[in-house]
Amino acid sequence: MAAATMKDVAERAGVSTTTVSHVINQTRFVSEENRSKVQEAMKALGYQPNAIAKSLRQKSTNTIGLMISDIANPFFTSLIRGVEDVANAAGFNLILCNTDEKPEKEYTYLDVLQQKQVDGVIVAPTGENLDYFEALVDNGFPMVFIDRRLEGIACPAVLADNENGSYEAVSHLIGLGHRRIGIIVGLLGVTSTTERLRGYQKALAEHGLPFDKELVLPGKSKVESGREAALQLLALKARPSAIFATNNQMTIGVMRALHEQGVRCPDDMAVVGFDDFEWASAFRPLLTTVAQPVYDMGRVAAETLMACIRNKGEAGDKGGAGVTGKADRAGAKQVITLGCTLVVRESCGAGGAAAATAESIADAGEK
Amino acid sequence: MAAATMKDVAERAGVSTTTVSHVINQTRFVSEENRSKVQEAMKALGYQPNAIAKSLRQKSTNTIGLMISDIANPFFTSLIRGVEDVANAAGFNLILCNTDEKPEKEYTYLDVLQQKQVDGVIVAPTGENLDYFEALVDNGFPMVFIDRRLEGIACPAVLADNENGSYEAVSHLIGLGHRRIGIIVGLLGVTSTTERLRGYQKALAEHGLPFDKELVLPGKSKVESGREAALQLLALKARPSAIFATNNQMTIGVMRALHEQGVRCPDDMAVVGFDDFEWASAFRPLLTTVAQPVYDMGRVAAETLMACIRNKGEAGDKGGAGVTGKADRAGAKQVITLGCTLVVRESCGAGGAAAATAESIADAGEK
DNA sequence: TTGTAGGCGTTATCAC
DNA sequence: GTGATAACGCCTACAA
Repeated sequence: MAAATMKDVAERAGVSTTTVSHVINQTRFVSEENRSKVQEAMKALGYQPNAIAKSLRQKSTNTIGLMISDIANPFFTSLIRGVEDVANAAGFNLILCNTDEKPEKEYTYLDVLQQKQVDGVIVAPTGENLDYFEALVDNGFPMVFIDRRLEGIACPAVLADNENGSYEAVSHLIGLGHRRIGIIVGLLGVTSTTERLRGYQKALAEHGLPFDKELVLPGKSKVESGREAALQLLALKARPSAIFATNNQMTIGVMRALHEQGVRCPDDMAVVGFDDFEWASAFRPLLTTVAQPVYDMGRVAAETLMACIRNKGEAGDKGGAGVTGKADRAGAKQVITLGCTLVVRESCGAGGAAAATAESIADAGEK
Repeated sequence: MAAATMKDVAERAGVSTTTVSHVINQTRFVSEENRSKVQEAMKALGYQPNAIAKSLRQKSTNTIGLMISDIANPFFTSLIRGVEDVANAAGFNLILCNTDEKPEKEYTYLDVLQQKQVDGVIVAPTGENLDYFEALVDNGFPMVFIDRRLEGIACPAVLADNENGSYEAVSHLIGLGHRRIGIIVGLLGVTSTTERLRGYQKALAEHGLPFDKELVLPGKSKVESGREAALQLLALKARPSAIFATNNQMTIGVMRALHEQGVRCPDDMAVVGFDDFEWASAFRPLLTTVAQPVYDMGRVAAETLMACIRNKGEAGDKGGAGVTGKADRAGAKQVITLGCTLVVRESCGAGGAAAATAESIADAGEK
């Protein structure tokens, strides 16, 4: 009992497949009589339209790809949720891809997604495969970067305001009297890492504090690397009085290290983390964090992508709109930055109540 | 510059599309000369096979659907990762669907996935839509339940050993001297909830403790409902000395409630949670939890589904294997249960070192 | 108001 | 060893 096709429905209803198609898509008038006959036939046969055949014909799949490093990182979950909610509302589905920060996996997935004819892609790029991305953009393939971007690629990007978030966090620590602040940075070569480090430097400079290389430790954005980096900071002769961990995983690593070494937080060591979580407000020490607007980042990225896809469709209909094409590409350079929020809790010690929130969802801004 | 097709490649290489197809799929011998001509042409044109056309012809998309309640729940992230790793290794992609525990969303997604001709589906069912699921199974559509199952539907299910995990947790508390143990249960009507409650009752019964309805609070598997339930338990005249929260979100809610009420854990109240997390070992109180083998659950579910899909393909080839069909359906009743691990930390007080781990990944067992 | 027929890009069946 | 050619299930001119 192979699945019923439009032909089956047409036969049973005594009309042509054309009519059936028009009933389904409401794309031209069909007499009341025929329409109900078709609907009955569909019900009787349990007819489900074949989206694959439709896609082949229409050259659009109503499916988008989402490429992130690792879904197991809680940072991405709300983000994905934001993407999915918007996509779903627009009738699109999501194909999920984990790159694990590996350029080869990224490359392969890009290939697969192309072959599966997805209508567009949202990517947190690894930093490599520049040529591939460039080629896609040049071909007018709808794509949006998220969380990070690739320098020199004219493609919309939805980012957190990493520099400012970092700046606020460090300024907060300085305001509490900290003078030696260790920072554990994430994967090198990725824009978010660079920006967070820049915010740290800016805060120091603005308050006339020296930049000490000894206090900047490289992490790999993983729990264990955060732990190791924290241990190194603790081993310093001139130990810092505060640690700024620039992602959630590394923050966990830092807390483990403190725990192992019997260093109390905030009494002996202040800590600020990047990324906020539900548990941060339920367990001790209550963590001060830079909260990224993750859900919104996903939402906005998806909305942007939907817009790109729609534009492309229209451009295609209108035929040789070469100028429109260029305009699109110019507009595509947009970088949308969403503000972070410093959530002050007790892990830095001092007055946890005076919430120095820096709530400021920045408007979309061209760069 | 529309994407190059096989026809373009064939023309450029001076061969037929048949030959091109065979070169790509290595499905019959092609002379060295022609093969290299084809490969050159493909490279020159940047040819990417169109998977949609292929799918239409072959009636298989190498895509599976994954329907869970909410990707933003950290419980699911490792699970998804397990599914994706296996699927990807087998050349399959994943379409992600959030049902939010809403039967209507579940229904709609099932429709969409059918239409997109996915080769199979992994579902954490809401508990409704029984008829739909039954029809799918009867049609031989490859499907695997995960986390929960639907009674009476002959479909493989990959579950955690909820009852035993719960039993171990409660026994542990009893062993520490607790006599009144509150339990906050999750969504009603879902098998995992029932099983966890059963484990609680079993532990009480085995130790000769009374079952007091007052101590069983309904939660809705969300943070806030966990908080409210905990507040109710705290307000009881005969306050329990321990709380067992039967999922991760509700555990967070419980900790918040304790915090608000100034109740210290473990000193004034012992807590055990279901689901383990990285942060559970880094923040205070270090939480005692029942760890589910989430990654493995995803992995095994995906492997099971891949097997179903393969079987179906073979059955189809062999033609009218009516008997095989029945055998498959009988085998499909398999329930695979993976053991949970009690991770003892300090949140119950007492000797945190004596790790009463109940590590026991149960073998696949027919039910 | 409805129907006919061609084609989307592949693969599978023949035949040479 | 290789190539025509007919599907796969749907949409959409074009025709009536």
